[in-house]
This record gives sequence, structure tokens and C-alpha cells, in this order.
Amino acid sequence: MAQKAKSNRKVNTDHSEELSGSQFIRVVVNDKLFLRDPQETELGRKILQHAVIMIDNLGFEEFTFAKLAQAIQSTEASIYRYFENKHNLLIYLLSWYWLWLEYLVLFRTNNISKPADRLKTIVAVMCKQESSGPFTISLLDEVRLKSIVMNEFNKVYLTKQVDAQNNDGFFKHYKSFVKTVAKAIADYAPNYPYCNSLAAMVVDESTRQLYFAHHLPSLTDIQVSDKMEQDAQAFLEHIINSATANHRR
Amino acid sequence: MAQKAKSNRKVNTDHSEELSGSQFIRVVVNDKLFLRDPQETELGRKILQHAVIMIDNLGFEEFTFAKLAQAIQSTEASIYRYFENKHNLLIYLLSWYWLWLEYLVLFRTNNISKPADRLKTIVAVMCKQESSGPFTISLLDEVRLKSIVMNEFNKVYLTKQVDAQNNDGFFKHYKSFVKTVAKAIADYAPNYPYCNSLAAMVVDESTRQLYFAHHLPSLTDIQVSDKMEQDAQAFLEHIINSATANHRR
DNA sequence: ACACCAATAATAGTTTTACTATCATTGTTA
DNA sequence: TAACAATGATAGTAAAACTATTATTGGTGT
Repeated sequence: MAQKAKSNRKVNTDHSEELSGSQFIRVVVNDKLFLRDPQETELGRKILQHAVIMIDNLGFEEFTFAKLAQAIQSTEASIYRYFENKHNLLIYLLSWYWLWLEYLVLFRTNNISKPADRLKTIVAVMCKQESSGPFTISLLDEVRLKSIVMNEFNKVYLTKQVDAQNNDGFFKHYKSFVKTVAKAIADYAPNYPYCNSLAAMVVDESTRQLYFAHHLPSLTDIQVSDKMEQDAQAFLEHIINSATANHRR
Repeated sequence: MAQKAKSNRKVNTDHSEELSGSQFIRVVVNDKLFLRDPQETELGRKILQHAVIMIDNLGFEEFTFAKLAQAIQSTEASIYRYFENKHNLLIYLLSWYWLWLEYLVLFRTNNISKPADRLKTIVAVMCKQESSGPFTISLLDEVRLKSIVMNEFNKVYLTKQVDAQNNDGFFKHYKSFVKTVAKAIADYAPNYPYCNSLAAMVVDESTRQLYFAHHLPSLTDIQVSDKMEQDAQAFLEHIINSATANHRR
């Protein structure tokens, strides 16, 4: 009856809310990030959807629960029943992005056995501004999510609470994605000693170089254009290939 | 009479404040970052010194002007006469760090003409936790400053005000340091097409890998130890050398 | 010695955000 | 139809980020 481990109350289940708008895959986000699962209710989903739009538009610092409440015609207090604070909501959304990337990688590398091709595909997935996969209609707008990652992600773990939050698994999905990349590198270049460092670096640069291109162009060689994502991809491939040159099979 | 371009008032000059504690080189920070030059007065220097300590200890979000005022036995209002807000103070301190790194690089690469050696020295300077140079007694504790860079730097440019702040030269000293690294790379590997991207990446990773080692160890291959800085240095040298392998003279 | 003036201190007030608390309403389910 | 979970409505608190005003103080020029 109780559907969530963490709650012992009854919860409105599928019947009343089914297909409110569109179908979507349930994304399993670490449940320490929320108080009540936002995917399970109409209000919860509205919170997520509008939070993505508002954070993308306003930036995280300007974004407040008061504004969000107004946008979805609800109240601050109601939102606080889902998320302890706006930081946790942000980390929830970012986690969603990393989970979704991991899903995409899984899907796209499914039939690829050659490590070189797998890795190349992974880098492509990381760099491309891609919306929902072929069989999914996702609740959230992944293009906006990627933009949020680019603009906000490197802030969330730079706090005095990192260690406590890391203990609670707040960065679990990000770490898991980096680990996936690291494994692909290890497959590609056995005994390469910097798989993790290289993976974390590449994942970060996949958004950072684009951010620089937009805002601090002297810090990158990538120019704003309609093919800038391919340029970023080429740069990252070059970095990976050259770094691992002496360790490939 | 007026000593600062930006102010037309008379200013207490050297006589009254000379050698209050110790000598130091005047660091020329972009003057849009402050309202009144903090290096010129006793109070200003106290603000800088204690800000470094408090931001390092508390983290930037917990740090407030009220707390700082209390620590230096002054008032919030007085601090606001030097800095418009705590963000600008933070960027001031970070700029100080990049300026100081650039000075160190200049000093250490002075007699080195071979591009390979120059670049190697630069990477070493970036990675080493080094306090003041041989002929300087600096006003600020550079070891703490480096720690602040590691913990806070990647937050400061990720805001909706980047473009406006960049226009005001808030990131000038950071960009200048990256440019120095990029030039050294270009010298080392003529025609290498990613000098800027590689330089920005390496500068960032020089602190990020250490941060990960401390807080999110699964994201790096570097372990916490007394030689972790050398490990980071080795990783960065490896990345630079392999990336530029085909472009060297 | 005196008047002046810039810098600072002391104090208080405003606005906004983050968050908590309380109680009323509504719609579902047993 | 009673019970109850979710939400709405409303109010309130605490702290942070400023702003404004007036009073000291200590050095400067004459």
C-alpha cells in the first residue's frame, strides 16, 4: 500500500493522475533529495516542470519558491512539502539530467562492442543538445536541463556541506555518469592511469567550453556557431585520444 | 594630490600608514572591483586580511559583512564604503590570487628560454601551494587564497551577471593568467589549435582535481597525500604533453 | 591654535528571502 | 458519511543585504 519506503502514508496512486498531459518514464532519483516524491502528483510534476523553466530563465539565485508558487498558482508552503529548500530541488533536477544522460548512453551504445566506437558515441551524447529519446516523452525539457547544468552545476558541490550531502548521495547520479565514462575510457585504453580524472575533466569541459564560448570567449578556441557542439566534441575526442595514445590495445 | 584616478578627494597617504605590520608590494587590482582602494588604509587592509581568513574558514555563503565587521571591530557600513557587496570583495581577492600567480610565473620563468622548460615551470607554479615569493611579504595569505580559489572560484562567473561583470573587467586578471598559460603552450607547440581551451582546462583542473580528491574522491585518480600536488602536476603535464604531441617543433 | 574635513563609528531602519506554523478546504476512500 | 491526506490561505519569524543619518575623531593647512 505504502509505495515509497520513506513514507508510511497512503498516497494518491496512478488512477487519478494517469496521463496528465503525456506519458513518461519514471526517473528514479535518490529519495534523500525530496520530502515527497514530486513525480507522483500533479502538483509535484508542475513544480519540476516550472522549476526547470524558471531556473533556466532567471538563473538559480534569482529563482525563489515564492516566484515558483506564483507561476504554478500554488503556495510556498506547498512547495516546501516536496523539497526542503531550493538547493535540493536544483540538485534533484541536475540528478535527473545525469540519469537521463546515462540512459541515453546505455541506449545508444547498446549494440556497439568496439571500445573506440562506444567511447566516441558517449562523447557525442555528452556534447549534443538532444531532446528526449525515441521511446520516451520525458516530463522535463532536457534541452533546458542541459542549459541549467551548464550554468549552475559547478556551483552545487562547491559548498561547505559537500561532505554531508555526498554522504546522503546527493551527487550519486553525477558520479555514476562519470564512472560510466571512466569505464569506457578504461575499456578503450587498458591500464591508463587517469581514467577517473580524465572522465571528470571531459564531462566538465563538455559544458564549460560552451559556457566560455558564450560568455568569456577568450578562454576557449570554440566559437559560437551552429556547429559549436561538434567543435566541442572534436576537442574532447582529441584530448581523450591523445591522452590515452600510449595505452590502447 | 588625488592619488587614485577614480577619486577626487584627498586621501590619507603613505606617512600615517607606512609599515603597519609589514611591507608589501602594492597589487594593482582592477579598480571597478572596489569603491575605495582597500590597500590604502589600515581599515581596508584589515578588511582584506580578515576576509581571506573568514571566507576560507566559513565558506563564502556563510561569510557576511556583519561577521567581518565584528571580527575587525568595525561596522557593516564602513565595509560597504570599500566594497559594494561581498561578491565584489570575493572577486577582488580571487583577482589578487591570479595576479600573484602571474607575478610568480614571471619571476620563475625569467631566465628560462626553452619553451618546454617554461611551460613545465608554469604548471609547477600553478600546482604548488606556495607562499610569498622571495622578495615580497604579501599582505594576504596566499595559501589561504589558493584554498579560496579551489572552493569558490568556479562559482563567481556562473551568474546571470557574467556579461556585465566581464565588461567591467571583473575577470581580467583570471583571463590574463590563462592567456599567459595559453601563450606558453603556443610557444611550446606552434600551430596547436586549442591553446586557449587547453590552458583554461588545465588551470581549472589544477584546483578541481584537488577538490575532488578531498571531497568526491571517486572523480579523480589523485589521492590525498603530502605529494598530491606533484600528482596533480604530473597529470596536467601528461595532458599537455600528449595533447600537443603532434605540434611540437 | 584653530577650523576644517575625510574617514569611521554608532545606530537604526528597509526590503527580501528562506523558512515555519496554523488552520481551513477539498476530494477520495473505506 | 466519517476520516484523512493533500493543498490552500494566511501569517509570522529570523537573518541577510543593504541604505541612511548623525556623531566622533584625528590629521591637515593656515
